[in-house]
Amino acid sequence: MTDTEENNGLIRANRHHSVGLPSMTPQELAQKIELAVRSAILAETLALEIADIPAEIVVERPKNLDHGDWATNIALQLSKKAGTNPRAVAEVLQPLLLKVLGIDAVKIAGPGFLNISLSAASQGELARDIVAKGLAFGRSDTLAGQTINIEFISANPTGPLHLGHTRWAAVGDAMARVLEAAGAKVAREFYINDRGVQMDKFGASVEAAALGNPIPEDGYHGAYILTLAQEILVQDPEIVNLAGETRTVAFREAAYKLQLADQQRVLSTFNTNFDVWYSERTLHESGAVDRGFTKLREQGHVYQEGGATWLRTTDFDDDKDRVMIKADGELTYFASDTAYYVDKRSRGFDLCIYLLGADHHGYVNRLRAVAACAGDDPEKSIQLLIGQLVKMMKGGQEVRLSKRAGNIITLEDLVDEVGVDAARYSLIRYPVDSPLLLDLDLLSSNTNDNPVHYVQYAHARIASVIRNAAELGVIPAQTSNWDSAKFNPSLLTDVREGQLLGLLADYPRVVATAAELREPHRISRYLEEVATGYHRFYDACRVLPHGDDEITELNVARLWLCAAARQVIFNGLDLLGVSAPERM
RNA sequence: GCCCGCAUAGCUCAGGGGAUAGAGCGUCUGCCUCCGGAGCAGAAGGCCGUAGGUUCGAUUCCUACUGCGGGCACCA
Repeated sequence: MTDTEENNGLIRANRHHSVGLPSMTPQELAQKIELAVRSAILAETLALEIADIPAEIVVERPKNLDHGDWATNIALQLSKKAGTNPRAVAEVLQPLLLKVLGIDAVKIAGPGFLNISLSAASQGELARDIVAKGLAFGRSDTLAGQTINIEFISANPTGPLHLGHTRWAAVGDAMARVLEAAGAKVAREFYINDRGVQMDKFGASVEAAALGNPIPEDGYHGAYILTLAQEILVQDPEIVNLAGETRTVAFREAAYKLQLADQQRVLSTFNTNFDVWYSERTLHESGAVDRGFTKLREQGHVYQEGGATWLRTTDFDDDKDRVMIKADGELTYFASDTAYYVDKRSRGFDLCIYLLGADHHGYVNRLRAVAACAGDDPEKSIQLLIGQLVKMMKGGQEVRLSKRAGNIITLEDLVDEVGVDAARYSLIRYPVDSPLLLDLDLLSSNTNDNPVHYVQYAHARIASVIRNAAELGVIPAQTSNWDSAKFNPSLLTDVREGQLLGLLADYPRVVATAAELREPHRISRYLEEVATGYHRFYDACRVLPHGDDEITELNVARLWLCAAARQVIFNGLDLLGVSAPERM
C-alpha cells in the first residue's frame, strides 16, 4: 500500500497474517458482495427489495493495477432502483465488505466502482486449492445435464483435408473439450458425405489414373489421385480385369476406404479424435431418412408440388421452401440433412452444434427451419457456427500450392511447416468469425512473437524451477508429496505475486465463459496473460535459495505459487489439445 | 438485387455496456557473476470506418451509409 492510496481515503482493515483463512475466489467474493447488499437492504440502509439484486454479480479483474485485486460495478447497477447515486450506494457497501474476513481494503473509485484488495493470506490460499485440485481445477458444472452433439469438418472422402477443415479440426476439438470442462456430455461427430455424384467422379478419376487414361475434365486432379490408384493396384491387381460399371464401382469403393482411412490417420496425428463417424449411406440404409420424413410429415410441413416433395421451411424464416425429393425421384442433399438432424435428436442430444465454413452460411436459416419443422425450438436444439476462411503466408507471399493436392493447401502441409502444437494453437487463437491469415515464418520461429512458444516456454520454465528445487532438496519433485502444512500463503505479498494469483483465480470463469459462448480462443488469450504474469513474477521474485542460503518459508510459498501456475497453464493447454512440455 | 460476416496502433489481431482502449511484431532505450534472456522493464505510435439512435455511461447494443470478404440451385 502506498501513501498516495492513504491520502485518497483508502480504508484498510487489519492485516490477516494467520494461515488458514478461507481462500477467496471471485465466485466467493461475489457471494460476499451479495450478502453485503442483502444485509444493507434488511438494515434499510439501501431502499431496495431483495428481488432487485442482480442474478449475477460481476466481479472482474481491473485492467489497471492500481485498482486493487477485484472490482465490482454493483453500486452502479443498483443506484437507479435505489433512487440515489452510485457513489452513495458504494459508501453503504464499503464498510460491510471491509468486515469480511480476507478482504484487506475496499476503495470507491470513478463513478462508483468498488475496488477490493484481498489479504495476501486469503488470496494465496488459492495456490493450495489449485495444487490440490490438479486437473480438476477450472472444471465446472455450468453445462451439467446437457448432452451436446458437435459436428465438424464433415469432409467428402474424396481428397485430403484442406486448411478450412483444419481450422475446424482444431477449433471443434477444443470446443468439445471446453464444453466437457463445463460439465456437458459431448459427442464429436464427423459426417461422411459418401453418397452422390462427387463420389462417382472421384471413383472415375482414380480408375482413369490407374488405367493410365486421362482424368475426366470434371474429375479430381490432385497428385493424391495417382497415389490412391497405385495403392489400389498393389492391393488388388485383378481389379483392372473387372468390366464396365463394376470396375468403376470397385475403384470408387477402394479409393473411398483408403481416403477415409487417410483422413482418420491425419486427424489422429492432429490430436483430433471423433466419437462418431457417421456415413451418409448408413443414414439411408438404416431407414433414418424415412423416419425423418415421417417426423416432418407428422408436423405438417411437407407438401407436393410440380412432381417434387418439399419442406415448407418458409414457415420458419427461410427465404424459400426446399426440395427433398426431386421430380425425378432422387433425394436431394437437403433431404439427408433433415433426416440427419432428426436422427441426431433421436439419439438423445439436447443440442446439435454445427461448425460450418463461410461458404455454407446460406444453410443457417434452412437448418434452423428444419429443427423448427421437426417440432423443436431452434434456440435450444440447434446452433450453427460459421467460420471464415484461412490463408497462409510465407516469405510475404500467400501460399497457394500444395505438393499433395495441387491448388489446395492441406492439413498436413500446415503441420509440416509448423508442427501440430503451433498449428492447433494458432488456429484456435482467433475468433472464428474473422478471416485468418497465418504467417508461417512467425509460427515456426522460436521468438516471443510466436504465442504458442511463449505459453509453452512459461510452462517449461516453471517445470525447470521445480526440478531444480527438488534437486536442492527444497521440496519433493511431485506436488502430490508436498506438505501442505509448510505452505504459508501470507508470505506472498509482492505485487507480482498478487497479480499472478488474481489471474489464476480467474481461470474457472474463463473456461465457463468460453464454453457458454462457444469461444475457445478465450482460453489461449487467457493463457498468454498467465504466461506474462508468471514471467513478471519470476523476474521480480527469486524462487529458489541462492547458493548455500538457508531454505526459507518464502522459498516454499513461492514454489506453491509456481506449481499452481504450472497447473493452470497445463490445464488450459490441455483444453486446446496442445502439449505442455517439461523441457523445450 | 437479397442474405451473412468483418472494419480498433505502421503490420497481424484481442477487447460480453463501465475507469486512462490493449498484446505481439516493427522503431527507439535499458536489464543476465544468481532459478531457462524462447524472458523482463520503459518510450513512441489511436477522431475504435462515417452519421444517427438507445443508455447515467457505447469500441461494445440498434439503424443507415461506405469499404472489404463470402453466399444465393429440383448441385454436392
